[in-house]
Amino acid sequence: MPLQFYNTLTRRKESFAPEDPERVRMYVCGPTVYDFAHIGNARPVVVFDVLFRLLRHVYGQAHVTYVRNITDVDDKILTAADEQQRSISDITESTTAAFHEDMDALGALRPTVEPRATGHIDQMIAMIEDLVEKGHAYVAEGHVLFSVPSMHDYGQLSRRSRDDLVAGARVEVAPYKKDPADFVLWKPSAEGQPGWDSPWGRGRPGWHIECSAMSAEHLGETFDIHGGGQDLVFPHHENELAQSRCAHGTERMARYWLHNGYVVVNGEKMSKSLGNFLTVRQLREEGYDGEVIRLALLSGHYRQPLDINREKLAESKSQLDRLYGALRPLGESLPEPGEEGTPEKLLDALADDLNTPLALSALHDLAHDLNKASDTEKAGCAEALLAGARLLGLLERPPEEWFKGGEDNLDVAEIERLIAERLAARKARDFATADRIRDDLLERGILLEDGAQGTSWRRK
RNA sequence: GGCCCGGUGGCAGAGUGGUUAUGCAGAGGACUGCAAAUCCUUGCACGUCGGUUCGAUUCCGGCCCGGGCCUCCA
Repeated sequence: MPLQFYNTLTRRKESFAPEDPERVRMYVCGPTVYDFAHIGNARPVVVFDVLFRLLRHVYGQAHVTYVRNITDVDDKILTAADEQQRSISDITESTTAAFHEDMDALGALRPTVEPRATGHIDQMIAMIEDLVEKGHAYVAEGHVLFSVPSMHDYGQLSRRSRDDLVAGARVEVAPYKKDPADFVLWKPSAEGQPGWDSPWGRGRPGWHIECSAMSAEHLGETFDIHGGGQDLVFPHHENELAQSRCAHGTERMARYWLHNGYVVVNGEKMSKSLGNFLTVRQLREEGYDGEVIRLALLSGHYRQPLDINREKLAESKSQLDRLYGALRPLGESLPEPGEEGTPEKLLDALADDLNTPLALSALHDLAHDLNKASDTEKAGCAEALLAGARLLGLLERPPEEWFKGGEDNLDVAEIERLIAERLAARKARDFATADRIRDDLLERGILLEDGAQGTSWRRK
């Protein structure tokens, strides 16, 4: 089954072929750990999680290496530490833990390798030395800068020439730059700032070099897929690519560059600086299940802008109710989906540039089939539904848990006692009492459903 | 100024040179003591003006509108 993805480098959809099908390699830019992840940050995590699952399905679990870094050295972390009067390690460690919790809640698999910037300072220094030796970087006032004019085809990815950059009004030219487009590889650290000894004095790395160093360390000089949010195309990925190619003397850094679109709020990009963001943590605390957030994030195509709001989350919740509802009648006898059972329609949708909305519609079709299926057909239908959902990272818990899980002031024994009471009333044809019990429960968030096998309940 | 995305029914959101997306919401029906869930039926679309074509929501061009990037960003 051929995979094809839209490649930012060529601005075309291209069929995907890994350099080595035994070892498919993907790098995705991870979080800078200074604050909770907002849903804009969560989008690439979920999108590339689906890609990871798809690649593992196609090439085999053992043949895909997914690297996603943790940026734990950055000036924003310094600022946060100052503001909150906390140590840097305290901030990076607690933020990393919170990130893991939140992304686990979204059903994202952990990457194969999750390298930290602070663990790769030596590799960064070595790479910078290499760039200086090769004439692609120079030292000035304790800084090391990448020389943009030293690279003839700089700007390939973002389609921006060095001249465009220099013409741009927002380029701030530090006095030590030889060329306005040059960017920092290493900068000096003041007393009290984190720093590492280097040939250029005590300092810390610039923003882009860490990804170049970590991807080379864990994936090699060239690899298959490099992913991230659209806002990383320039300058981050452009500069990463420049560093890596110049240091290694390669034609390509990654062969396929994939970028997800923004999460927007009322049509505007969600961002820290605009202050219009919702954190995953916040939504979870409001009672939105991580799976609901995940489905919402997959409800649009990954390259399109996606508006996430409470209406969309409510709709995602009802979609999940429907999907889990189709599985519910199978009770304990849910089949264990195998790799072969993955429905073709869903696989085709994902294979075509990760068309998750189309894949979700396939899921709904399967749920519909399951709802209509005879008892003998049910197992097969359920298996297909579960196998498809697994590829999207959905429907991974027992349906009863989906419907009955959650916290509130009613315990299960109490609910079941009231249901028994109502059953007795119904048997006595005392429908007034029966309906009163049902209404009372509904007011407390418990919805009763009378089926052929008796009454079942769920939390709304 | 340069570069780049979008505009689909009440809402969300795929897709296609001719024919059902899908989900939510709406209408009617089946089932039910009544509901809920489910099933059946059903209405409602492609910003605008041109061009190409037997035929354009789809391809091309202009225009209008919205958004993004141009060294904080996922």
